[in-house]
Amino acid sequence: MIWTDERVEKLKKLWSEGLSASQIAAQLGGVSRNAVIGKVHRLSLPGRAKAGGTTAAARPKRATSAPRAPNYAARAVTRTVTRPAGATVLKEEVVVDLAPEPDFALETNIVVPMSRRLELTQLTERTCKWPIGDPLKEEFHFCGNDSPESSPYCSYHARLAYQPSAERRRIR
DNA sequence: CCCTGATTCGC
DNA sequence: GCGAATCAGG
Repeated sequence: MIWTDERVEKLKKLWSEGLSASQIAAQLGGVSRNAVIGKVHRLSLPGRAKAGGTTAAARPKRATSAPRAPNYAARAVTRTVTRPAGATVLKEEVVVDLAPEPDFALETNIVVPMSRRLELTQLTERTCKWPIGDPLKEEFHFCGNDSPESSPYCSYHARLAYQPSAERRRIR
């Protein structure tokens, strides 16, 4: 692969924006992250603040937060409005509609994981590729959580993707 | 193990 | 000049 002026410019731009070498390599295409790093050196571009885990500088820190506390207020309101519908079946559906808000219980089996909000270029063989949001909008991202056994999805989204039959109803 | 950048050195 | 292999670190 040859470093055309165009590619070099893109490299400079992305590198200055703080993207990692692998991300830049993915975006340029046809080159490895090593190639990118090698080029960066040859160009004498400024390296990253601190070796190794420059991660902190380039990447906004995501909180390793515990599950959020349920928003009881919001849930209560919605219920009130819903009840008049009457049908037993409908009642269940509406409640679930509020999801993904854990159905009160910090100890439930049903846990909606917080997504890592990864960009397309950040996905690897072992990150969840479940898309979130409108692809045409800026906030579009992928779940990005760890996916077991190189599955395309994390355990949570794998369940949504490969629903057998019975579970399907409950969630909708 | 996954990722990151840094360096070396044969091509 | 290029980049895979390797090293070092989180």
